[in-house]
Amino acid sequence: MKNYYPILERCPLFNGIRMEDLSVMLGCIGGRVLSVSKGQSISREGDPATHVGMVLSGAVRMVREDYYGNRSIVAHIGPAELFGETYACAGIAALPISFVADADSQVLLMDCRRITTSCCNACAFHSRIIFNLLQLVATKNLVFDQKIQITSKRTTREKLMAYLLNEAKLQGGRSFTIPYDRQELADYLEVDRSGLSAEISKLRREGILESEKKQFTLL
Amino acid sequence: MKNYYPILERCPLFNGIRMEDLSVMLGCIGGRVLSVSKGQSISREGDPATHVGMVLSGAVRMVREDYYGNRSIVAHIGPAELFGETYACAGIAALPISFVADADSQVLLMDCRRITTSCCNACAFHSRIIFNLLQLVATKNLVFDQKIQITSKRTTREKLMAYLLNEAKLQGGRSFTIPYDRQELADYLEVDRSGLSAEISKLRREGILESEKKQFTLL
DNA sequence: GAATGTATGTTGAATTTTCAACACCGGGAG
DNA sequence: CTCCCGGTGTTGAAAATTCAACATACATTC
Repeated sequence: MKNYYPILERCPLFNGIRMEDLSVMLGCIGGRVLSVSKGQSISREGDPATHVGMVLSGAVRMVREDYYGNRSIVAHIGPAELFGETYACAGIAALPISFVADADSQVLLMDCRRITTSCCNACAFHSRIIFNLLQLVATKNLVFDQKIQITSKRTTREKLMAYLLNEAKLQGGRSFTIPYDRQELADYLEVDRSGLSAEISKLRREGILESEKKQFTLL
Repeated sequence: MKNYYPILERCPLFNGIRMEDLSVMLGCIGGRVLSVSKGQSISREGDPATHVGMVLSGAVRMVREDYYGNRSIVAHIGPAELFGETYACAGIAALPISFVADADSQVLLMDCRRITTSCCNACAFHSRIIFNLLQLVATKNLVFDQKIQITSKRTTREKLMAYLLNEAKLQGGRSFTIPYDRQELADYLEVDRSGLSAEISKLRREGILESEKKQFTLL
């Protein structure tokens, strides 16, 4: 177990937890390590959603199957990242997706109910874990909300401006750097890359902004 | 305080809490009632995001202001509904929006930190509240995720089909009823109403579905 | 320095969406 | 019954997006 500490330390779920408290705490919340080989599933659609998982080594993919049986990969979860926390915390009866090992992996499975219910000895770190979990789920919420806010605009120009104005606000100035290249920004805004490039050029010609690669200035 | 119990009882945050435990518990989590008159703000953009609010009477609106100072109403929060929980739980320094009374109102403000940190006497209902809060935030997450999943499709037809297939899956059958009229569905899918109507007709002509108002059957 | 690859910008045609306007239907009010 | 109204379907023109293809710039590699 000890050899996973460097990974556990990197996971925000354990922020503020001293490593020396980890083993006690893992017992407290029912943590157990599972080894899975590539292609094997950790949980399948329809399984009860009771566990929060964390990738210790390898990788896990989140797979969704639609009405007609078309499979698609929803997310790729790497070391120190959590999976299944939304479903477990939402208290839904059955998982709407599956988690499949993307490589030979080891994952830490924790019982969500035992995280949210204080243990009898009311350990200090326990309430910290709850706080961290809540913070993680709420932060994801903010990220989603922001994306919806932006992509619900109807035109490329509106989406782009909503994104840039928000970025300006966040970074506190008219000049700022975005973390995406053109293709990634197009993917985020759910628009066509070439159309996006064209729109940026147009805004530049109209004197609304200046830009150079990932650097933007609103005028 | 007692006269608010019927409202409190309706809020999912207090699911599984006995009413007779409420007053102890509210003390435990630092609950206090605030009366605000119409137009007065409860929290302003930039304020620390430390409180979870609940509307006891009246209504509250969530207001966002963009870079250029354009104000827009993001959400309307009615009795027994929560507000600010996402921001407080995400642990962000400052609110990105404001909460303004939409009518003369009374709201219950609770200290988020005192919810997430177990009180010294480790009361049973306290852990239930945490569980409920986590569940609320996570559920909102699922709702957002589903909406993104659907609206990230590029065409009206794809969005519509993604929505209907998901609805079919959720309701467990090819026949189901949707909770939206045409305009509302268009708003949810972020498309034009008339275009949506046209697309539904087309799918019907192509023999892909049957529909009658809010009743749909996939073939 | 030439070859290669990647990121970005540009363009025009095909497709799709939006917008405005109107027709139709059924229910409720008077 | 008739009138009115909200919800829905239809249509055609205008606007915007997507798509494919190519141009350009720059960095890397050999």
